[in-house]
Amino acid sequence: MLSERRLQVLRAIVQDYVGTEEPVGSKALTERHNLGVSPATVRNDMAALEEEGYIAQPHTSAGRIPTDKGYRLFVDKLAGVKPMTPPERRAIQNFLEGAVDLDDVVARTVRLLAQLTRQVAVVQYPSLTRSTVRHVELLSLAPARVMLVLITDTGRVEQRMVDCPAPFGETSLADLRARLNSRVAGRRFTDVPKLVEDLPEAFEVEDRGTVSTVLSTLLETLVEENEERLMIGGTANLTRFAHDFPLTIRPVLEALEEQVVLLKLLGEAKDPGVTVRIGHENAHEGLNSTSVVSVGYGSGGEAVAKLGVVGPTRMDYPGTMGAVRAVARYVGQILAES
Amino acid sequence: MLSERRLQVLRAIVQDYVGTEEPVGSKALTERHNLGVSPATVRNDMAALEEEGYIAQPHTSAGRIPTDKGYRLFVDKLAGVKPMTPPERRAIQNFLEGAVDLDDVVARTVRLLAQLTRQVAVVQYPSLTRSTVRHVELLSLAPARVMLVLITDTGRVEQRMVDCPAPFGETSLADLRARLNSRVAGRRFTDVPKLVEDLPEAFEVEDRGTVSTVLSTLLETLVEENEERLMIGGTANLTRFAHDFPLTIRPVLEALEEQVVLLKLLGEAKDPGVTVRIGHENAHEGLNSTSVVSVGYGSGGEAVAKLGVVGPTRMDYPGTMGAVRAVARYVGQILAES
DNA sequence: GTCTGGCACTCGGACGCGCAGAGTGCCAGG
DNA sequence: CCTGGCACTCTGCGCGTCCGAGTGCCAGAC
Repeated sequence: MLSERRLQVLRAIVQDYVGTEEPVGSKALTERHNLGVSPATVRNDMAALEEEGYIAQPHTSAGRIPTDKGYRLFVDKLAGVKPMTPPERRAIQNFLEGAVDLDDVVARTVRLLAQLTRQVAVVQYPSLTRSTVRHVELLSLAPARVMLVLITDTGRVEQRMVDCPAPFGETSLADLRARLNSRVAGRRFTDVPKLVEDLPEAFEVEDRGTVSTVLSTLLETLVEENEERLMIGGTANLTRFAHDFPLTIRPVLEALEEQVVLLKLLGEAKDPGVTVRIGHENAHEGLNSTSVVSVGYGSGGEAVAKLGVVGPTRMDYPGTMGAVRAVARYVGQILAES
Repeated sequence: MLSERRLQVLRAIVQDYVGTEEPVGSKALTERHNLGVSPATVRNDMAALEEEGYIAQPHTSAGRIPTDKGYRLFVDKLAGVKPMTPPERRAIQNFLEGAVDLDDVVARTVRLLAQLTRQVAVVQYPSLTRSTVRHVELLSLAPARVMLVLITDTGRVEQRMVDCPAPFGETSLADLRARLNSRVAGRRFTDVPKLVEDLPEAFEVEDRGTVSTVLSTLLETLVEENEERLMIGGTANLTRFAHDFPLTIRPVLEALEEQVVLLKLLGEAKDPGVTVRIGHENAHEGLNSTSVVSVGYGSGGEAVAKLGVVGPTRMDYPGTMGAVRAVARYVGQILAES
């Protein structure tokens, strides 16, 4: 459709605009990139690109800026992912290795991503759905009160209080604890419900009510905790481009506080690799002038959660994608080790 | 020192400036407040107030705005705390009562504070130092690997992995668990160290190394977790006054991301009641044009953590103080109930 | 003494104007 | 199909002007 040269022109426009943050004209283009043609020719190409909706002019007789569609083409066809340099990789690894627990891993990841990309970083806590159970512990706090503690293979701990319908003896409790663990330890969360459904039958009638209560609390925990948590950082980077988006920064900050919105945002990206959502491709209105670069990460080969950055549509896509991908890879390693 | 009327003039200036966000002149003052004197007289008073450093002019022949010193006097002497209205109180209570666990209480508190004050809200998680131990649990994950789980009276759960110097049997583990709990359950964190110091002596020689390791991990957890966590929200409110602070919003956002800074900020306020730190009274440079209103809250009579808001020095102090105080009170109630 | 009205003065912000520069679209010619 | 040239159109900037709000000060009134 578009000739090779026109694609090159588009690429040059995107690169220059990202660099200078100013609309770019035909003359500047021929000077900074050796396209081998004159400004007039480039003007014709630009007119064609504008016709197709890849670029636009803020006003007559100004340079052109890429549209969302232009960025999309750039990301899909014109630019690769810029890999991190070895020193950068080493720095990432070193920084993440200092983490002491899961919270710390997530916190460090956020800081790292924000620093590397100079944008707002978002990291989702490893999801429970795809995790496995390491251990379930039951503690008797009072005759009819049990505390349920769930420990996952990613190091996450969840606890719930259970009020039992009837007093529950220590021996029954120990019995339940043992049976429960032998069935679910090492298993995936999604498999737990059917693994425990017949468990009450193994107990005396008077204990069955309590056992059922404990089990349903456990199942609730699995579901509830899928309202997954996340951590964000680097919001100060928003001010870097606030000078021309003074009105836009507010809705972005608001969107970032709505965890639900962010989770949906990350969740939408089904691609196994790095996903980029540009401008209006983001469902949420406040994020219509931002792009989201996200990727899944996980302790094994499988993704257990997502992380990414939010920035202006005018961002360095290759570099950002490289940073996001690299960080995800190393976080995965760290999680696998611990 | 300052005559009664001059204080009234200062009060009027602060109120008007907070309302209009514009420097206030003598004429406007006499019109909006019935001071019973003419603008000329007010001008003399303003000159005196400026002489004393309570107000300043942005430039010659503009109205006056309060200085930090002026706000200080206003807060200390001229304004009370504006109590919440009964409907507001009910709304606060209802909103907080829906919380399902500690994280949720803190999250809701942040949202609530941000909404009520229309400013940035900061809530510190209940501190462990003043909490008591509800239960300590030990789980054997491998022959020489133990998981330590600590449960506090505020519902917080901390876990640590312990690598033992020697294999540790289930019976020894149960023994340690029982002894440990009988000594520390219900006790304050600060008392734990001396309560367990002679515990290794009760065990066989070959287990003493492991017992010591477990205990020192427990003590570490107490100390480490005093690097307390906090949650912030309502940063979008910063943009409300960004139009005249476009350069100031960035350092504020940066400061808000530095949890250490915030913790120090909250920690400095020793006053048992609501504490207000105005402008340059805040040690951190990025917060020199903001005020911090904070107060301790706790489940009993005693404060276990702090919460507060960060906003422009030009804020509604009585209203903000009232909201902060009310929220702290109700959070305390909620924590006491759970 | 203290307050008041009057008056001259000083700024900052808004408005209008003109200019320069960058960039465009189009056209005729290679 | 590319190129150089040309007329056109914007925006941004600098400058001068004007207006109004607000001040400080002073002489007179209570």
